[in-house]
This record gives sequence, C-alpha cells and structure tokens, in this order.
Amino acid sequence: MSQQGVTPQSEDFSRWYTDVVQKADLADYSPVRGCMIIKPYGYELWEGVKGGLDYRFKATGHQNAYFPLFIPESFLKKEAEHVEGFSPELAVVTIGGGKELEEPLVVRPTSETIIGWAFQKWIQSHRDLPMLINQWANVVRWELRTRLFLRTMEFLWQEGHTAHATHEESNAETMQMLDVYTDFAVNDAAIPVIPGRKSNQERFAGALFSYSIEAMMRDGKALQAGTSHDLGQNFARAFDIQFTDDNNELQYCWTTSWGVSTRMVGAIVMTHGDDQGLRLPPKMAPIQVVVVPIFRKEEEQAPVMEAVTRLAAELRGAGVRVRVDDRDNLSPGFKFNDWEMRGVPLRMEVGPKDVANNTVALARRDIPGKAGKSFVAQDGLAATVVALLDEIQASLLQQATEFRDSHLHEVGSYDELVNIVRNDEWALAWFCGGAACEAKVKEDTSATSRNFPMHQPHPGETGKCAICGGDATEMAYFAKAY
RNA sequence: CGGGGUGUGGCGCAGUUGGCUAGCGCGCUGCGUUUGGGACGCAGAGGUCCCGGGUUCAAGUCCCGGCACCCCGACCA
Repeated sequence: MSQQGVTPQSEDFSRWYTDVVQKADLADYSPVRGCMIIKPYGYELWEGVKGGLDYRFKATGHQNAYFPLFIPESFLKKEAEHVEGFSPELAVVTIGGGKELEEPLVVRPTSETIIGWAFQKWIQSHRDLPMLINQWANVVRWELRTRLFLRTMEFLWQEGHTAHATHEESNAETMQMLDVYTDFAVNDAAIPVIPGRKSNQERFAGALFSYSIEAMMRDGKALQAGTSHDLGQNFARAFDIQFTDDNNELQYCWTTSWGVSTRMVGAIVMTHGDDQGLRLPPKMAPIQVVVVPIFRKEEEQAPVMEAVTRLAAELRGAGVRVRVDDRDNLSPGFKFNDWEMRGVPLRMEVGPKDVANNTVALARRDIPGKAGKSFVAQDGLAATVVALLDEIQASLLQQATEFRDSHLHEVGSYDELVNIVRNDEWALAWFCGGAACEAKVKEDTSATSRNFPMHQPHPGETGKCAICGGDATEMAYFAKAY
C-alpha cells in the first residue's frame, strides 16, 4: 500500500524518482546490492513495453528465440573491443555442482557472442539470409553504481540479432530498428526521443556504428532509451559467420544488434512524472481508467454500485483497461491521491449525484486540479472515454516535447556549450567527433555527446567544431546523461 | 574505489550530560460509526535498538572494529 506524498521534483529529483518508483509500487530493493525486485504494477508496465515492441519486431519480420544465460568465457575474448568493453563488468561462474569448472562461464552481459556462435552453425548459404532473431532475456553487468530501473546489475531487455549478406542490408536493418524504437517511444510511451548516431567514443564495444534514441528527463538529463548497432563484419569474423553467395564465393556476414531494456520504464517515469507522482501515457498504463464509487448512506450503495458495474463493463467492452476501486476501508479522497500517484490517466467517480443525473465525473491526470475534472453523460460514455484517453496520450507527448524543446539550445561557441550543459540543458553544436574534443567537454562539464541526430538542423551545411574549431560536417547534442 | 549520509516494530522518525517498563506518527488486526480531495472512536498485536568487542553498578546513548544501504563522482543499457 502506498502512503502520502513523494518528495517534490524540484526539491530533489533523485529522491523524487526513488520515492515514486517505490511508492507507486513499481519496484523494491533486493537483498543483493544493485538488484531490484520488479513488483506487479511495475512488471505490467514492462509488459506494456514488451507488447508494444514485440509486435513491431514481428511486423518487421523478426522471430523470437532464446539463448543460454551462460556463455563460455573464451567466447567473450574473440572480439577484441568487445572483451575490453565488457570484462570489467562481468559476473563469472567458476564453480558448478561443487567442482571447479574447466572453463569459467560468463553470465551474459549481452549475447552477441553466443548468438554469433549459433549463427555460424545455422548460416551456410545466401538463402539462409537474412537471419532475423530477437530474444527477451535478462542480462547481468556488474555495475558500480545502480539505480532502480535505470541501471541495475541484472536487468530485463530484448536484444535483436540479425545477419545479412551485404552491408547495405545490415545498415538498413540498423536504421529500421532505430525507427521502430523511435516510433514506439514517441507514439506509445509519449517520449519525444531524438534518434541519432553515437560518437566513436560512445560506441558499443565491437560495433562499427552505434545509434541511439535519446530522451530528456524532467531534470534535463539525457537518457539513452534504446540502441541499434551496425556491427559490420566484426562479429562475423570473430565467430566465423560465413555464407556462400550466388557466385559460389565464401563471404562474411554483416550483423546487427539492437536493444531496449527495463530502463524504458524509468524513462517513462522521469519523462512524465510530476510532484503528485507518476503520470502514465494511456497506451502504456496498466490501468487506464480507475473507477471510484462514492456513497454516503447504506441505501446509496446499491444504485451506485449498479452504475459502476454497468459502466465498467461497458468500458471494458470498448477495450479500455478498467479497475474498480471498491476497497471499503478507504475514503474517496485517499483513493484519488493514491491513483494519482500511480499515474492512472483517467479517474471516474460515480456517486449518488451521478446516479440521479445520469452522469459520471471524469478527472484527467495530465491536467491537475479542478481544471481536469468534468461531469459527462453516462450515455455514450465509452466513446467519450476512448476519445479522452487519446487526448491525454497526445497531451503528455506535447507537454514532454515542449519541455524538451525549451531546454535544448543550438550554440555557436564553446563557452555557450559549457554554460548550457552545466545548467542541465542540452546543447546542439557543430562537432568534429574527435576523442580529444569529447574528453575536453567531459572534463569541463561532466557531459558527453549524446548523438549526431539523424535529422540535422542544417542539412547540407558544414561548420566548425565548437570545441576545437576544426571542420565539422554534423551537429551533435551534448548533455549530462544517466 | 573516493566524498557525504543513515542504520531503533512493516514504513517514517524521536530518544537530552549514559539511568529505571524504549516512545511517537502512519500502517496492521477486531468491532462500530463513516465515504464527492488523504475519516473517526474504542480495544489490540507487533522490538535480538545493524553486527562484534570494550568501558561501566548501568549502553539505543560513550570508545574501538566490522557490515549494510542510500545520495554525490569515476565505469556503464
């Protein structure tokens, strides 16, 4: 059961976040440092993410499979950059069944290696391509500093792995999945993400190019909410993934990988939440409409409950996820606050007045206070509610977009960049992509480049790197990141 | 691994220069009254005061040593 309020966002965003996650019953701490227990309400939210992504994966021709949790340690070492990037955060099993293992087993931090091994077995001919696989799984990374949903030692995610005959095709796949993530984030999670290419410094260990969708949280920090990697032939060479082309020549495949994790749940919380707690976009909300019955006298109960039951059934019939809060030990006022904290988009109150007038009261979560509350007719309620949920979905996206755009500035000089970024806003600047420049920004501000956005603000133009003054062909976002 | 903070019923906390039966609010259980913005009464249950040493007639409180967790940095989806 949730209690009382949460720390205001403006006072302490970090505390606000951990308060909300726990009080809204999304997650709890575990007995093991850095791990989390995902509670039913939080897991339903994750299931919403899964559902929204999974059908998009299938619509783009991918199939789900499952690969083992344990990976031979030697596999990780086959790709030089990959092992270098991941070895500091590996959990390794050295004892099994009471005996020391001949070869230690790594608990997967990601599955490029074991899936590469499988692809090598499965792919012989160009007719076997493209190979389009996704898996829903847990992975483990021994993180130094963790945060509920945003970074835990074990987390849930999906990882797509594909193999193609040409770089053109694998590149197209990489971009397609970046688009899929963007579409999901914007249209389902109502998060106005910015898709773009990572700098070489921020690239995935072993990738040719990494792409990301970057989201702005309400404290101005950036959160990488999804990644799509063009792995080139790096893993194909390391795992010998070869096929015979139509000229009977042996070729290495071109592979990709792409992932979204339970971090997305954190992104939803930190994009939409306010001082009252969560605000969930209707498409993601486990409960879209909560019905609070109100009656003062015994004799009012039956007619109110009759209306509640009837209307709830009508809404369910229209495909709306409805929860009737019939807990009899709590006052309506308590329930209002409770469900607001849990982010339910729409609250419906049904009381004696409504029974008499053939109305219900609807209160929108996206518009606080009296302004968001109105009385509407019971006739045609399902249509009213469905339309209102669409409106709330759009309104949350609009609010988040306006917030983002007002905290994002194109800068012309390094001083400007530094000032903007130190102020927890995003700077859009010409950037040469150089490691030295990136390091300087990090040194001076602790911010990093987020990405080179796919939609460049000045297409076709070039400029001078805001950091070193050298030639730059693209602009990049810089921001502090989670 | 550095810096800061916190460990006392389920949660949030108080507990003075060591002192007597360890308190308060919320929650929980039962009964009754309540219910349009966080209800109320009555009666209950619930504690190795993070762990281990030490000082003392006496330790939640003082000393030493551990451990855990949270927040801020370095590493990262």
